[in-house]
Amino acid sequence: MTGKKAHKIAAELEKLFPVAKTELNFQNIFQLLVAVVLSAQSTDRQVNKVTEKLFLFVKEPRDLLDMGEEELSRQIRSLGLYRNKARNLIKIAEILDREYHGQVPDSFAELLKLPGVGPKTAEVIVGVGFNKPSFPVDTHVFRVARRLGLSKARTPEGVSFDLKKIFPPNSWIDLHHRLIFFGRRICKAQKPSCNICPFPEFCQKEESDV
DNA sequence: CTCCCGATAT
DNA sequence: ATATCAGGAG
Repeated sequence: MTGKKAHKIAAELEKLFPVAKTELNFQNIFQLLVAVVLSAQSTDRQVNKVTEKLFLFVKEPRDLLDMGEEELSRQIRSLGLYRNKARNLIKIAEILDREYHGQVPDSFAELLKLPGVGPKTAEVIVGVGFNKPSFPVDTHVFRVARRLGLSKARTPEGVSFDLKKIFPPNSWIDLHHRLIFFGRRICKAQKPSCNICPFPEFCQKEESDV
């Protein structure tokens, strides 16, 4: 029961971005969790630059505890918000080590309890890490979904709810990645490339960018 | 709502 | 100089 508009958006995005996967580098789900926490208000490229070195030593929660908050804080300083991120990641490592046998939980509710893990990060772990239906809404998805008139919700959670109603669950995570690519390369926050946009007829930019 | 915060683009 | 970047907590 996918609508005509939704179908066109999904089809065009698939043509534009055939490969729908995260650009964050990681070797296991714990590293994915670390990378996503680090990615707040930073770019994937900056995060990968940091984790290239960090993940040589950090493969599981214990490794982060061995490293300590101060050294972690130094290694991630270039990302910004580094004090909060370091403190939260150490707490996460303690909780996972003590209460989850060092494993990352696969449920949205359990993930949400972790410090520094909100709705967007929890959805990414569930969807990308555990391959379960989820529709994370970050700054790009939020902006693009509203500009395309797919949602008028005022919060990322509201936009996620609307997108889940519009698209079938088996398409959510790929669409999530493609909407991010579309937001980064074409429907940018500043100076969007409207000349190459496949969806001019759907654009709600003036109405949505309040 | 403000704060956290460095790197990059405009 | 200002806006933005795979947000979340108080």
